[in-house]
Amino acid sequence: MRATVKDVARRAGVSPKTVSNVMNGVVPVSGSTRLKVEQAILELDYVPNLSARGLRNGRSGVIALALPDLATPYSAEIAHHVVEVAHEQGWSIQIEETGSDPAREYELMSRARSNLIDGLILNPVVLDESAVKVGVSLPPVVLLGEVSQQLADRVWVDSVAAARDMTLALARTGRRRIAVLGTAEGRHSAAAVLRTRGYQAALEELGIDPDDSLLIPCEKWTPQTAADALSSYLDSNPLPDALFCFTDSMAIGALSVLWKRGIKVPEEVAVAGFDDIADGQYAVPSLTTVSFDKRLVASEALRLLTERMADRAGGQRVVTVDYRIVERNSTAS
Amino acid sequence: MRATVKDVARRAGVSPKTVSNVMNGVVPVSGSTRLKVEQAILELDYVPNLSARGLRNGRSGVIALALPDLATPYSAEIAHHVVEVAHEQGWSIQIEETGSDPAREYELMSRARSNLIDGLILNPVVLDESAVKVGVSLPPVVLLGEVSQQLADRVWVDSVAAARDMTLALARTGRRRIAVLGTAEGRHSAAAVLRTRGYQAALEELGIDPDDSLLIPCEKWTPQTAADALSSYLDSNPLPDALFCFTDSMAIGALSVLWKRGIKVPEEVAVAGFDDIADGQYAVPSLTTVSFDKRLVASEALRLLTERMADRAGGQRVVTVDYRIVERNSTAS
DNA sequence: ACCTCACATTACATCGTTGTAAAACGGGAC
DNA sequence: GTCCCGTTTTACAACGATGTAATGTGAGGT
Repeated sequence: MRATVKDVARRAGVSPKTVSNVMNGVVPVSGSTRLKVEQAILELDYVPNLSARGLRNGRSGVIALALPDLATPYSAEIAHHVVEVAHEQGWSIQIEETGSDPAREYELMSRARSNLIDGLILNPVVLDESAVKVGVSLPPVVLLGEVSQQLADRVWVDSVAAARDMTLALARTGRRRIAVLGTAEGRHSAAAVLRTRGYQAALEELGIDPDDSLLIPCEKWTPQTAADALSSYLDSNPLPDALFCFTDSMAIGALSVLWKRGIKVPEEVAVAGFDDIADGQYAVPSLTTVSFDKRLVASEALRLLTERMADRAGGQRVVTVDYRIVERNSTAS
Repeated sequence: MRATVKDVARRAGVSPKTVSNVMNGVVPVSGSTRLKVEQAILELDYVPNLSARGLRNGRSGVIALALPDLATPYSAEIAHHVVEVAHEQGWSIQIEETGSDPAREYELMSRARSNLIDGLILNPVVLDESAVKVGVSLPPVVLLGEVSQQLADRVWVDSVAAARDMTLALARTGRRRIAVLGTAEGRHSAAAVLRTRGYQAALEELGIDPDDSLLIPCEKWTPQTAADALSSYLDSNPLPDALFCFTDSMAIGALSVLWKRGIKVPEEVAVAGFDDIADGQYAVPSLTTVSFDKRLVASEALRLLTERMADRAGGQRVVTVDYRIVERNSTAS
């Protein structure tokens, strides 16, 4: 049987509350008593019961992190940083996967209300369905990434500007027929819409006529789906001279297809991505991408969340994280 | 204020325990009462408080998953499957990162004892230090991967056999000077030791004289460290005709270095990995590897853990997961 | 009508911790 | 020696859900 405050108290010859005071350190405890208690804690190998503490305090010290799919390098890197930053601050992270399913995104909200969780960091994929539900009486929530509405605190990168800059960077290397991979046909993915918008804005600035046949749709943003989409695209379309993939994962799938077809990157076609996942550096050729500080995303998300939990509310706050274009071999001229 | 059983009970005109009975479904409840209660639950938007339930039941429904580093594709894939399988069975997963630090591995054990966690799935990196601590009075633990001692339930792949098979497969494509990347110089990493052993066994079978200059050490198993290790190796050693990397991540780093040096894979040197991470498929060239069912690893780990939590104990159990060599372009002859 | 028995429901206590308010303690001033 | 005051410690209750044991309800048999 595990030791409780009571056991420790008995052994130290004090009351349970005194033990609690020693543990929490808010109420002053005299040196001699503190020693006795600490001694007893060691002897009994006492570990406080967090369920009881959570019940009493109304806080569990656990934050949920909900991502579409942990196996995605981007999600994994975000999760890594969130876990690390949270741990530094004494929080635990409970991971949930939404599989991009709005229903699941909503379900998590209710779960968050079951008090095992003090707050939720959610990386939504679909815009409206999931967002609409963010109604009243929900726990503190911070959204990661692109979301259409202002429904909760949010940390994001300005996708429109980044996509525009990347398109301009590709043009600067002499490319004119710039295709994008990852546009959405359904109403999915706010990021797809925004990145497409940035791309189009750049074309306009450049005085390049937009050509819809250069928009390669791809609903799911995985290497596999990207490879498939690009592959069938190339079967019936001429090769563009640049390919801007809306995520690095897709770019990696694309590189694989191009290589299999013997199409040289960057000589015949330049390839760029978005997210700066670690693998992009080691891709063959190394991948040009939109980079931003993922650790900062994590720490800002956590900051917003803890501030809101502490009730220092204020309206919906938005943190915009800087990005920069990192040019590597895949777009060399 | 959130509704409690009491509120629901009052509204439904029954006692709190009846509400509890409706929720849990073990004690029979008459149809009419059940309806009244369910109605009240909906009206009040009642969500049970898991801290309280956890305190009362002694179980939280949360399992901790401790991995060296979530940002590693291998860890991320494992985490993905564990989260998914666990969710199907109604468990939540709390993620912890050990950073390969034995102290942290131990710390997690204590944390697991704080009752917010019913069990722990731990992927240890260091063998003895962390393992020794798995003493008495600890929560149910399942270890993932190679561990030297038999201290807890365990799910693993037979690294020795797999490394041997991979080495033989490389030899079958005509390679003779087969180097391995990832051997350990310190006492770290059981996997390094075992995989090296399998490699050496194969050489012996093949009648190839072992050549220690073909053992390329690399303490941390990341693309970056692998790239660095291989790079400096090539500066002062002749090119082997095959390179067996102890993880796919390292292989990806290696491919990048070889490409940058203009060394052709697989023509000049074959490259193989271990783990079959998703990115290996899209590597350029696609990566030959040791593949195994990670979802099975996850589900078996969870099975062992839940069985042990249910006290169907028995001695230390070991589940060995099958593997197979997947030959892709990086080792074509 | 009465008793039994099975089943549905209830009151109460409990899980371990901590806030509140009151009690005990010790030291200094008179 | 007494009184007062600030500090440390204590008893008690409460957080919300649920197991236990006891109570209440009805149907069926005699």
